[in-house]
Amino acid sequence: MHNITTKILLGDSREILKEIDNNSIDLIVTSPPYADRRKNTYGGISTKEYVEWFLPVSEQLLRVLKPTGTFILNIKEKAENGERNTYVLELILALRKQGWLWTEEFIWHKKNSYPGKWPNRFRDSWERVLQFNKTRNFNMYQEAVMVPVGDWANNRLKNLSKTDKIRDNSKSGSGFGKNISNWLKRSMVYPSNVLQFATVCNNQNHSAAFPKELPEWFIKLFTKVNDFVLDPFLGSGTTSEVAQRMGRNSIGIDIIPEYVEMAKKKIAQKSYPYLTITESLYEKI
Amino acid sequence: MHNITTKILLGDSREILKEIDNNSIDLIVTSPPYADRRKNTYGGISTKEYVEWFLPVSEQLLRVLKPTGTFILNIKEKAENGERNTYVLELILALRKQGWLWTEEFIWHKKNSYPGKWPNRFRDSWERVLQFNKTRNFNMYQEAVMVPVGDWANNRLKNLSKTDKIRDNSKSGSGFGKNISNWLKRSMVYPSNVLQFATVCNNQNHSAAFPKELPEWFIKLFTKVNDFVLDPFLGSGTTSEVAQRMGRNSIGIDIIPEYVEMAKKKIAQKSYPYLTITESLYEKI
DNA sequence: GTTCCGCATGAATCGATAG
DNA sequence: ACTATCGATTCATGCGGAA
Repeated sequence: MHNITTKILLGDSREILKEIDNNSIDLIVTSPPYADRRKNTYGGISTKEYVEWFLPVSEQLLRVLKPTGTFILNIKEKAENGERNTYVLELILALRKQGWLWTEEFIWHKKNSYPGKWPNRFRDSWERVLQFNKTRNFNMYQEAVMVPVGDWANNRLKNLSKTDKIRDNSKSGSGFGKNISNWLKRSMVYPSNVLQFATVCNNQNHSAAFPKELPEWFIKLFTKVNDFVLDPFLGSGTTSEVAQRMGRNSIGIDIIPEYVEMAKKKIAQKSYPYLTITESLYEKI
Repeated sequence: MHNITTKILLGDSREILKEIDNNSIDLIVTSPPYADRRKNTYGGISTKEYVEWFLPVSEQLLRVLKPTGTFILNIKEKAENGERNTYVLELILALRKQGWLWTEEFIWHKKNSYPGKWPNRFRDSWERVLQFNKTRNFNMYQEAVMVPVGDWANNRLKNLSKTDKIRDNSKSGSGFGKNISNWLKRSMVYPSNVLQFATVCNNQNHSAAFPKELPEWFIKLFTKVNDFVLDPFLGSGTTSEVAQRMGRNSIGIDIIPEYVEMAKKKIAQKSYPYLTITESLYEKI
């Protein structure tokens, strides 16, 4: 039986984060209000002031994160007057200057994204999921997110050519050799950096920034049971709910009282801890 | 019978491009040598000097492109010493400063990339396909890349409810509404900005940058028959080959004699022009 | 119980028109 | 000329009630 805590705090992250100890968090996973979005609730930070607004928060995040920890940031720029805004690019550059390592950019491909087509553009059906780290020696539990081998194996591995069966160093000089036949015996393979989750379509509940699968995937990948997860822009509480269910300690912060109430209700309902099907599957491996 | 030309030129794009007329190209689609890649062939431009190296080329591209034309740039930063390099982000900002509009970022999802991983990252299975324009009034032939509607339509549209027949505004106050009955006769719908093309097999002795489907898709979307396509980093000649097959005039430039020879052979083999199945379908619309 | 089917909903953007 | 408001456009998903 795990003994975890799930804290939900009301207030401005720039202040509340100061109460958290140095080097105490294993994973930060969050989706802050995007520039000029969520005007009704968060007031809508303009693209011009966005980086300036975000840096004091990320400064605290850098302090509270363990050297082995990871910061996952889900964000997207908007298109306006025919152009994509560059504030997210500028944010990445500013975060590096602040001391973060920009380790990876995952793509969240939203299969059921908002409809809409315009004379000069199609639907924007993806978002950036940026990974930042404090050091190069961060914890990563890759086995935890392995996926069943799919069509790739069925089609590709049926007929292995001679060159496929020996170690086949690519001629193009990538230096990455593959030994295809090793994959034959496996039923699970590692995923790539393109993630396909559906967006949340809440008919009754309040809308959430990201689907449960998103924090779940990163919590699996970057933490173990009893680790500490932080979401400084909790919203309706998805991260806290998932962390609790997965037996991780967590702290969630939001500035909107209604959201904090909603999040508290969510975590109170659950008889923690129990693990998801995929999680328990992993534990058996 | 179309009467198109397909030019393959040997030399440095920074020089050769000067021979092309102002405002004469409808589409530039290219995959330049990535920083520190293809060292054996292109000499490997370092990440530090990449932007500086690229800007004289893009200055010429800006000159030769028609005001209604589009510049498609397939590029991806590499991971270096555990970090993603920021030179592509800096290039986007520099191109805007040069006068380009950053219109869109498509994601090329390489679904069939080999499984593989490193201790601290997974397989990188996507690339950026950046769209730049000279003006906001560029040509876009969206019907040319429509895709079949999803299965849901069969069930969904069988019986229309009362709200389906009228405009139904979203409750969230976003102003977003829908009128389902508009979709009744729809068999084809518009795609999103996430593209899924297979990767090319590198079993030839050159580093093929992108599969035929990539230039084909953008040539369909941004040009008509008899328009002018340009690839200033032609490589093995994929863009020229596809443009010729689709009845577009084209100019391809590369600095490597072997590549130019290879490209010339490719375009000589073809009895031009003939159109792809999808292309001829579009022409009937 | 299990499958089927109706239905509500969502981090949107552009062009035209009005102030 | 510049800003504000309004109308048009569009798909996939999960829930819950019906069959």
